[in-house]
Amino acid sequence: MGIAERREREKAELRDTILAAARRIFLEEGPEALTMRRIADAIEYSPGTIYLYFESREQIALQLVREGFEKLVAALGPAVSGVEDPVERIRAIGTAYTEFGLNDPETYKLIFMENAKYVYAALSPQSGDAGEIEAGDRAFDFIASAVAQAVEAGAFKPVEPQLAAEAFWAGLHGALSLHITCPAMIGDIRALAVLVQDSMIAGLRA
Amino acid sequence: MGIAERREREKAELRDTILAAARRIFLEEGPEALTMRRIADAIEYSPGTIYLYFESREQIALQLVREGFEKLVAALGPAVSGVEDPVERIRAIGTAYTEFGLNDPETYKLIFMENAKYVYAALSPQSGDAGEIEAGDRAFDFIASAVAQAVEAGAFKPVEPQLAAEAFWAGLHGALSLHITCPAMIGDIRALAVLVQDSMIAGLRA
DNA sequence: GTCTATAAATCGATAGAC
DNA sequence: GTCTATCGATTTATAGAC
Repeated sequence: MGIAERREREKAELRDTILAAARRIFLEEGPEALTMRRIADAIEYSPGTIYLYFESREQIALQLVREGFEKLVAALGPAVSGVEDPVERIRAIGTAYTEFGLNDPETYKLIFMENAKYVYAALSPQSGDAGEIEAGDRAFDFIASAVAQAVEAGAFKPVEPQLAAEAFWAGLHGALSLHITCPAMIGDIRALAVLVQDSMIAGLRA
Repeated sequence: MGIAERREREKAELRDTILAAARRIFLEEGPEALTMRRIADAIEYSPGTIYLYFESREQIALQLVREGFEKLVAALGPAVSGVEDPVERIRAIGTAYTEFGLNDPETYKLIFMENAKYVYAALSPQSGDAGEIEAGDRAFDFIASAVAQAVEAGAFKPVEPQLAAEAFWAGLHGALSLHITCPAMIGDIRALAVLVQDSMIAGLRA
């Protein structure tokens, strides 16, 4: 039955080609540029053909969001491996998070700053298979578990770990997102991220 | 010469009517809903008429941004009046900032989270009369001067005041913007904002 | 599976009548 | 000063030929 499989493979290939083009268009030209016609031009197929592989433009955008969260998880994973001290883990995660946002600002924008448009639509009440949330939770767990360890080890005051993790995340996200939307507002973004994270760590020390 | 003045007044009135409708549409239905036709329907004039009062849709959006920054300044001003202790001033500003974002999330979104589209276009290199930046600077000066005072008074470590002010701002903005784009990601937004600000203050204490 | 052609809608902005 | 009418371009999505 090799023929059916080849066909499957070829079908998956065009799907991937579509996604690759969509990714490139979004990252290079922004969210508004992501139109079916634009994608069709890029892959040299007709607009109608895309509808054989994706239900709608929304589904393509959603898939890009999923990929974005996976990229973030992939960037955070190596950062924590081998770092035992919980506070140093928090620092390592923070640095990796900031570098992810600086190295790939468009992906960062896609997953954390366009939510109202793409992600949130996918989180409609009944949608049970919101894959991007799962990866989002995994990313958040990196920081949440490190904070929990810091509290348990007595390195941090007895704060609520979930809330403290949100606070770290908010601080780093604030610095990154201000830098991304309007670089002129911020001086040295890396110095800012370091100060945010170091002052918060110092403030939470036991 | 009362006739010319009445005409001026009437002309200004329709201009205000247009802006009011634009404001309502943007705040209630989001940035994409702000179209000339949509405004025209709301004020019961034809689309063409709007062009007698505004050069383009962009100019209308820009005016809304200016108003937004003015609202923020107006919300921060009363918060600091009468608070002498610099650290308490920082706290008061932070609380007022957070409450502004929670009470008027759409305005907050307009001025700090849609920058790429509206504000930043107005900040083109040569544009000298970018009125919204001036109000933006005034808002930032509230926190920047309070931090500078805290450093001078010896309440804070000798950090760079500009950078530390950016850090406070980033922390609060991060909490607010995550809450606004995706409330599900955040538990208790007020508790989060308080923890962000208190832990940063604690970390910067001399 | 892919294309052409098109429907049906919406947009910003303008021309010209009144 | 306002309107009607429209240009010209855009969009998502679909129908039907091949």
